[in-house]
Amino acid sequence: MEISNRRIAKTLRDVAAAITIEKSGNIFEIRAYENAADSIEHSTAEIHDLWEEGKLGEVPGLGEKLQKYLDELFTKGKVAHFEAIKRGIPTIFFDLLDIPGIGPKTAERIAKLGVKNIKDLEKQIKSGELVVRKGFSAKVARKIMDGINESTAREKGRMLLPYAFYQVEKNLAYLKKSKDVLNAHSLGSLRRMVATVGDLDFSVSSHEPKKVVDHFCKMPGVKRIVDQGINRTTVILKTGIQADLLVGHPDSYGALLQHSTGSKSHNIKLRTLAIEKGLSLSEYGVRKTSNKLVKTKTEEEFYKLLGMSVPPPELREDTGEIEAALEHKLPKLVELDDIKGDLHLHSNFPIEKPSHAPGVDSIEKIIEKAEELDYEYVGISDHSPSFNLSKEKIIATIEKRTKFIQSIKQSTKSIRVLNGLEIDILGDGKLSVPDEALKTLDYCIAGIHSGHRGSKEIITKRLITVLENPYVDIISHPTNRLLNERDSSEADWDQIFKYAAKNNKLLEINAFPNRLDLRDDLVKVALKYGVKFIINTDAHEVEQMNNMRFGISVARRGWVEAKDVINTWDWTEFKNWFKL
DNA sequence: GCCGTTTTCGGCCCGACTGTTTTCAGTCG
Repeated sequence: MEISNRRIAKTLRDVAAAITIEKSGNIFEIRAYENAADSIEHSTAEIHDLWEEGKLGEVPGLGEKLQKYLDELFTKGKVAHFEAIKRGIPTIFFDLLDIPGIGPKTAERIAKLGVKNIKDLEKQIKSGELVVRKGFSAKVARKIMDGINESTAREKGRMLLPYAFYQVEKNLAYLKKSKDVLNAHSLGSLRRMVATVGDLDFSVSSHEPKKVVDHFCKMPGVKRIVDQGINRTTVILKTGIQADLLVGHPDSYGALLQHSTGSKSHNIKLRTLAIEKGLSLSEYGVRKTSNKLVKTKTEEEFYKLLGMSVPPPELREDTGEIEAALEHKLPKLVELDDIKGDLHLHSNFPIEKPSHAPGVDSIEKIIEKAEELDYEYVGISDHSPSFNLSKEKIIATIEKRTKFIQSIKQSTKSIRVLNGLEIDILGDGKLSVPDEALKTLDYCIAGIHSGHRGSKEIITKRLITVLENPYVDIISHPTNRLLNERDSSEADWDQIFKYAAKNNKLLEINAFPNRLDLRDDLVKVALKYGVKFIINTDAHEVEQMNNMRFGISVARRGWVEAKDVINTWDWTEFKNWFKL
């Protein structure tokens, strides 16, 4: 039985809450459940997949016992130990925990008042019954009502990273309009470039924190102020998104940047490490045993006090970056400036019965955009004709296109133009285009566009079979996930990575906003096998070629260096790889 | 319940805001 990470985390949080009100366990046992829930919720890998592969032990916070419980959860659908703890507690208690502002204690109190469900609770607050007849504080009731409204808005899921970027740019521009704002940043998961973003986090450096907080609260688009302190505030935007602001003194701004960037697990590990060195870390700086606070203007100063290099934000997930930073052995991650070309681009070239939607812009316009981006090479990879077209027609269509691109190649001097196609991988792992046509291409991208929900064995077989085709150079968006819409296909990734590395096949890191696929966690695994990557935008209009930065961020989160990414290579090396 | 170049036992990150608590509990990031 397959269960989402979110669902598993909720299950563990419910247990933690149940232990809390029953006073049977100690605070640290409760915290262990919560830590495990955090860890699972923030994992980019599916916990169910890791369990299948026997890798549960790699998840921080999952010890011997919790691993055993999850094993029971996945095989039987429930855990006897959990059921025993939760026995006798009404369902409403667990539903209430999902409302922001309500924890175990408040939930217990409300449950004891005989409230049946959330709808009933809303009714009782609106009618005043909860406050007047049951002696509940009016302010708390108001807070709960706000929480209920926001928890329904939150159901929609997390924002895609690029969308969050545009939101945040507007907010930062607004913040910087104030003369009291010396500097402003967006931090949290956005700075770590996680594929989806929950809340928006801002930090400001200022001598006038109170004024900055007031300024932020008056920002257009703020629907409600959740709380407002001297140097921090939390608001809800009209879009339902929560935005947090922390204001720090310029002298300790480095500590604030570090603190708000997280991740939580990175910070906890760092603070535990600091304790061993007799130091205590916070957003204000580094406190020594003498109780003297050392303020840090920059993140470099902050990490230096711990004897570490500064881990790039994308790595701060407590997955080995702290150890590497202590040994000053951090990778030199790939950067946007390293990119010299884009090979997955869809034009409006007319193809008879294309298998999927074509692009909107001409090949000429794509080349123009590639020049503007200062690329050395650019590849056009339209969708192939539908497989139900006759073999002759498919060959004829592709030959016609090849001839057209040849003529463009000859008239274009400023940049190398490559002739490619993105071809569907059929159910049996064969391609929808015959070899006679494939050999006229400079390169071939193969991608699964149907039957994503096939079994692990079938998907693996399809991918391995297509990799055996000598004409195939690249697998596009390998897991086929669509963020907030469709989970990754299941496959034996270790087997696929091993094969790709051995046979010089490239795996694509697709930069399209709702794909970001190959996923960061699998990129890291593939890298260990020596797989080479290509980062492509899959643009269907030229403006989308600007999404390259989001593909870069996936690679960086996967610890990838420029040498591992083919389209950072200069033309000579690049051409040799593709045997052009 | 987790975790380990000083530990397999004895620790477990740090700080802020709200409410009605006159010194702190509950919740959150």
